[in-house]
Amino acid sequence: MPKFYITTAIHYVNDDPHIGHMYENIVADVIARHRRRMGDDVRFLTGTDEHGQKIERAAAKEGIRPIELADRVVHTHHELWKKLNISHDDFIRTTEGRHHVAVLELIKRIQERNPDDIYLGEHSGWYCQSEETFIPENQVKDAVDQDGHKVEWTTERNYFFKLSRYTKPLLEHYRTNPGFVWPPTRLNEVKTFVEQGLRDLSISRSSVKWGIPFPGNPDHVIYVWMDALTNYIAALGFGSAEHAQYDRYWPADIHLVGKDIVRFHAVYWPAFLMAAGIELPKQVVGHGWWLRDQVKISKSLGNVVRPYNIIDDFGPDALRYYVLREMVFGQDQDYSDQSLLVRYNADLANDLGNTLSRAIKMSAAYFDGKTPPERCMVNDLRDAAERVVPQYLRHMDELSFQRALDSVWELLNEINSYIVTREPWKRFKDSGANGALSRILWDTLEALRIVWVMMAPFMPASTAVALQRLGADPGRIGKRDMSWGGLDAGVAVQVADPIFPRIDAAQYIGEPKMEETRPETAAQAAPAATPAAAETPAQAGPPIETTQAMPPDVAKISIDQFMETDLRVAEIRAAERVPKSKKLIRMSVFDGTDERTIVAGIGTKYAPEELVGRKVVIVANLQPAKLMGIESNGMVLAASMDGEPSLLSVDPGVPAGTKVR
RNA sequence: CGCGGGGUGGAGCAGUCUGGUAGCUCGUUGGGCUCAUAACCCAAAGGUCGCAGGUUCAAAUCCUGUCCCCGCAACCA
Repeated sequence: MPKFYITTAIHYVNDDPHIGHMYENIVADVIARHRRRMGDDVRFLTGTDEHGQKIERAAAKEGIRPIELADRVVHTHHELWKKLNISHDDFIRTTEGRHHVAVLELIKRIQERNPDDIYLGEHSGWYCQSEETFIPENQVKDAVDQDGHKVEWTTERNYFFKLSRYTKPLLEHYRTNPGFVWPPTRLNEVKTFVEQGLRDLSISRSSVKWGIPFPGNPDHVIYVWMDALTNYIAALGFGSAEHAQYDRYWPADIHLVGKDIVRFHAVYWPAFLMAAGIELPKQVVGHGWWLRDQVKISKSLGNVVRPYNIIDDFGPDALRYYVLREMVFGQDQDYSDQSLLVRYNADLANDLGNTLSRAIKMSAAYFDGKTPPERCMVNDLRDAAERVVPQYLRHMDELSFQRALDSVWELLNEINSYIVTREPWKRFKDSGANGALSRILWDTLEALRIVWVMMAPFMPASTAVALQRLGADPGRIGKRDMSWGGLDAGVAVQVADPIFPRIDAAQYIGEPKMEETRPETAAQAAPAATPAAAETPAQAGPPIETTQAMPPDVAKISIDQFMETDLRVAEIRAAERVPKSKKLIRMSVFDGTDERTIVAGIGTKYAPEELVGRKVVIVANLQPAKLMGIESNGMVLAASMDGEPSLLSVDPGVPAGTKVR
């Protein structure tokens, strides 16, 4: 029996799971379920990344230990995966003993095999906080790297991995294994990145405590990638006495990750493994991101997005279906309630669910609550099924889920068409439950059975129900169950309420629920959180709602506190747009004594020309800040209406420098 | 020249790698059916595939140039 090992990225525990995490795990689950029923010996791993400074800080803020914070967030992950029917075989946390063992073993093997590959060094360079890595000099400009992240010139004394040594071997690997990264465009990106030359990678930190102590130097903890990536082998027992699973399942067949961290999986990880003399994973698959409604979110428009209610409102299968049907795998996709509802009603309620209902009700009504007594082995539906199933399987193999589902719907449409053309209701009226009617309805049910077998990886729960109702065995969803003839004649069917009751779109969208007062939350649904992606300030635990919780009542301040703010009238002497910025305007203002530079984000509303000569109110004693590299000394006050600024102005007669209070 | 994605019938999207009748879903219009979740079936209307050049017997697809959108990042100090 062939083995199949699939992993998701481990999710960083600074946040509860969002639609990006969900998507990744759903996709992995669909693949895993499909491989299982095709006969593979599947191992499906997901988990959490729990180390690092952000967790350390977030926990400290709450006055709890990092592990307590992690425990809490991990709990919500477990809950969600359970709700979504994610069928992972294992869940690894980087704080577990088995993970530590594996990380240490990996380092040990590298040290034994390539003693020079890990060295203690002092390193100065452009360090990118959010990427947690040094950035090659040729990629840094104005203290900003290619991805626009801020970088700082930093000197550090810590352990390094000689990544630079693996430039050629990696390129060679990409050349001989063009399928190593999917989709191909991502491979190109990775290649380009490597071709620019690789810098050695810092793999330890002395400033952080929350991590795995570096072997032989407990002042350091192992940092990020050397730690996190190892989870994929740690979960299999790598480095422990019980390594049977490692022997069985490694190398991984698919590392499923967000497109943003493909690079780390396709560069760092294989380099580590090469250094340690371990076989490389077969494929890194990068999926796209879910974006937010392109339409502006607004209560009055009634288009509030509520991904977290979907499961409750529609059931897990509807969400699973939606994300796989709507997204071209590998690309970005916009999420919206509208499209979800359309999909739900048009595809699930009207087609998939309704067809099941009508077929079962007829069969039950005409044949005494059972599947028809006479089967039929030569007919149009069988032809259709035999045309569609191979297509479907091919698409599944190519990870083209959207097309695979299209194929299923092709058969579904054939079924509806078949029913209408044969008019079973008329036949029953005319000549009763005869052999012809039996065959027609049996065909219909049998084709539906195959439809549902194809749906099994996508909608495991609904498939079980549907097969049951059809009088088929819910457990029989394997490859051979996709061939014609699997449904017994004369077995009981179940007439029941619709699997996917229609939902009134206007009503659903028009009636936001209480817990939906978290307008922007889902907006952050983009990438799966992983070490690299975890850039948002760590928010401790409670659900995502807290991120967006209503602002607390602004605390009252004393008059003295207010007086600390030096507000003055100032005259704008010159103004110009900051090149390449969207809304920044750089102004030279006269505050009564000096001219100073102030940069303000008012360019969407005001043209520089109309600003010159205006008297405005400024905060004069604000700490300087750099905006797009320009130092801004102060702040121009403006009312803000949905981001549209409206400058505060005073009567023209008021001289610059006048105090405002 | 920051990184990336995209411009295809009214809307949302496939198709572009591997040139050869432009496809899907929703919507619209007309008809059919009444078993089914006001669901289903059939048919029709609707596109110079952003623009301009080029390669080719043939271009949505390849090449060059160009315009425009969006996301990320850098900015509402």
